Amino acid sequence: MTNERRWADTSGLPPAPDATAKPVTLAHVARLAGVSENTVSRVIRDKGSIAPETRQRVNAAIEQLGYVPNRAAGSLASSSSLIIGVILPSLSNIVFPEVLRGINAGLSATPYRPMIGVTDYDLDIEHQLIASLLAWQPAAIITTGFDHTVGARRMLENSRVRVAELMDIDNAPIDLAVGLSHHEAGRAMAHHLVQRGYCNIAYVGHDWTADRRAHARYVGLCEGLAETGLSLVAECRTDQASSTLEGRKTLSNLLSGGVHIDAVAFSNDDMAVGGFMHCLAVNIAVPEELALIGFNGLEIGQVLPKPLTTVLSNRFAIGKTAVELLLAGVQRPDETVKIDTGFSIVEGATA
Amino acid sequence: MTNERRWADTSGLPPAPDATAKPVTLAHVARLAGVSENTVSRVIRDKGSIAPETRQRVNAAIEQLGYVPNRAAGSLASSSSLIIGVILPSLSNIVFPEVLRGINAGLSATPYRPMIGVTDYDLDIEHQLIASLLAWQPAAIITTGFDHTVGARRMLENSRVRVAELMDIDNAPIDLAVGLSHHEAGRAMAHHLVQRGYCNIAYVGHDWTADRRAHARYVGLCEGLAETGLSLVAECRTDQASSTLEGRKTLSNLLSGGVHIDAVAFSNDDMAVGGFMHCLAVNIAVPEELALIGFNGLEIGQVLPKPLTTVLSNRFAIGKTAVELLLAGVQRPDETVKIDTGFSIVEGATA
DNA sequence: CCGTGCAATCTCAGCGCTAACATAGCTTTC
DNA sequence: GAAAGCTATGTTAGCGCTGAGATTGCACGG
Repeated sequence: MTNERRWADTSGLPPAPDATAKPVTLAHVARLAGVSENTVSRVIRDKGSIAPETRQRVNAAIEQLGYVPNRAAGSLASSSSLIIGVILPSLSNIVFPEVLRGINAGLSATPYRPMIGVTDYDLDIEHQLIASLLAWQPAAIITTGFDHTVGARRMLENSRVRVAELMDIDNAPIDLAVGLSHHEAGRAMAHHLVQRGYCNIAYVGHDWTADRRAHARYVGLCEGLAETGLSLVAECRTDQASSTLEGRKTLSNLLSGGVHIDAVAFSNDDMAVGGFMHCLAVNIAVPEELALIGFNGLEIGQVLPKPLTTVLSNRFAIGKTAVELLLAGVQRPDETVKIDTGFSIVEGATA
Repeated sequence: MTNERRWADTSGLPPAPDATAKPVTLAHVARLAGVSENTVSRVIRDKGSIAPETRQRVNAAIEQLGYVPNRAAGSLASSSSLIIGVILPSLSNIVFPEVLRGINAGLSATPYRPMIGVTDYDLDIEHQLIASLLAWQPAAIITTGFDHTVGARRMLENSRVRVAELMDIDNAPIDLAVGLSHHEAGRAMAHHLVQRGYCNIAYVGHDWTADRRAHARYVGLCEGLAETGLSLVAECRTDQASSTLEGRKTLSNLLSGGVHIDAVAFSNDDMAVGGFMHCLAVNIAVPEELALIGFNGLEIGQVLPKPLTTVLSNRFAIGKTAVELLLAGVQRPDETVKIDTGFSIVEGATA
């Protein structure tokens, strides 16, 4: 059963002859094909058994009339829609457009469409968005992380739509989680630095209240260091969201502390790139005087005069995998599933 | 009439007590409030006149039951939905997520939700997406540019949904265009370079067949130079999509031509950043030996050791403005409208 | 004191589709 | 060869909401 067959594209190129006049409905197609509406519906949805000859006649009629099914009617009748609700924390950070790109890629050969909402990292907004998306009776809701308001969690649990929680797999999902262990990623950063011979390691971070995953990496980092008998020699955290500017300022802050530091682990690449710029500005040799490691594997880090050493998170794969698994089963399975899309150290030139 | 009132949020925080049992419908609310369904509907949509006392009673019932309207039913009955179809050429290029961010910002206080599709710069895919989005009877369709297949254009014209064509205003829109004159932007680049004293100006570009706006800027650039009695001394264009890598390669190509060049105008910032990297690699002093100018004003350009001189396109504003204008009038106005969101030269350190 | 106009509400017929069941004509099975 | 089990189709009753057109009651002018 190929995608081509499953999602037979009924809205093909021959366009509706005149959409103003009277929208073409199933009834028109049925009349022209000489069958009942229901049969047309079954042909379109590829459901039940249909005589090849009938199918062909119906498809011809669809084509001839340029019929485009009314999704609202379909949704109402079946109390479920071909909508995938997608809730993202932000669109400013390139990470989430990439997840969205993955989601879109997974959806593009299907009749499902993503309907999106952006929370700005606010759980109350997420709650409202969930309510508002649920009003469309979507096939699935995709959101990020495991933090939700009590009400939001209940709405998701009670509704029988499928739910994917992306980015993270360090907790118990409602239905499906796709992402990576940020705790493990943090540990890996520690081990990478230690292996490279750095032992005066510091941390530069951004606001954790919104970004729980950054915190998980921090914890993993500390744990990884502890495993080799080390611990952070210094750390500095801004209470702002991450950005190159904050990274630059926060590193500057950290270094003014006077502690001897030979490597800095950043909460993410934006911060690390900012840190790199600070080094450039005050003439600190990277990595000879100070090594830097980021997290995410953004393009921007790889475009620096020295490519940033970082940890690649597979954002595109997270989105795509989530969609594929969600569409594989319409029913929510009995047990929750976690999918690890992994991460990998990008050996740049800064650590 | 504030937004608060207009889009009275009926899906507030008190969540549906138990979404599994039996979804709460208008009828339930109506019974509890002791009015007809239609009155509840009118309260929710703030339509027609309602006695203050009734309104209050209905709102209380809505709250008590945690009623969330079924959008599919509403769409079917009114043959129009609270969906805004958004068609973007790409999500890889940060430019379009920023437009989407603007769209989302304009929509966030309304009950409208964006439903998205990505064309990968393919007009046939755009055509299919338009058909597929039109199946939802959206309130509006937002797409980019003026290039559409004949069929797509007809579908948009015939449907009475509002249509916004973003990014460009150099052509006649179907309904509404929001963007900037890429032709003028190209001219401005020329004048900027000339004013700075450069007179051996070359062009480095990417594929025009998908990106018509890059071509418009090129034409404007040439025209701008002509106005000062100059013309391009060299040019080099890749047949690939724009990227830092292509920018780097193409500049290298250009310079191997042997022509004396003192400034290069790039088709966009991605290409320009790549060019900058080439200069760094082969030790060309920027801007002393070679000046560089890009287009878009991306963050990445501003993070370079020397901030890139470029032309800022107001992507966020384009998206936000488009949505605001679309929602201002549900009916398509008699005459088409073009909104110029303008551009501005970012005086970096590279030209 | 009756007609007129308006505010506030109700009634009712769908919107276009799908689920569930019914049916008709076959082919098996024993 | 009758019961049972297909396959291919038709019939019917909504899904939950909104639009259009009643209908009611009340304030007001003449």
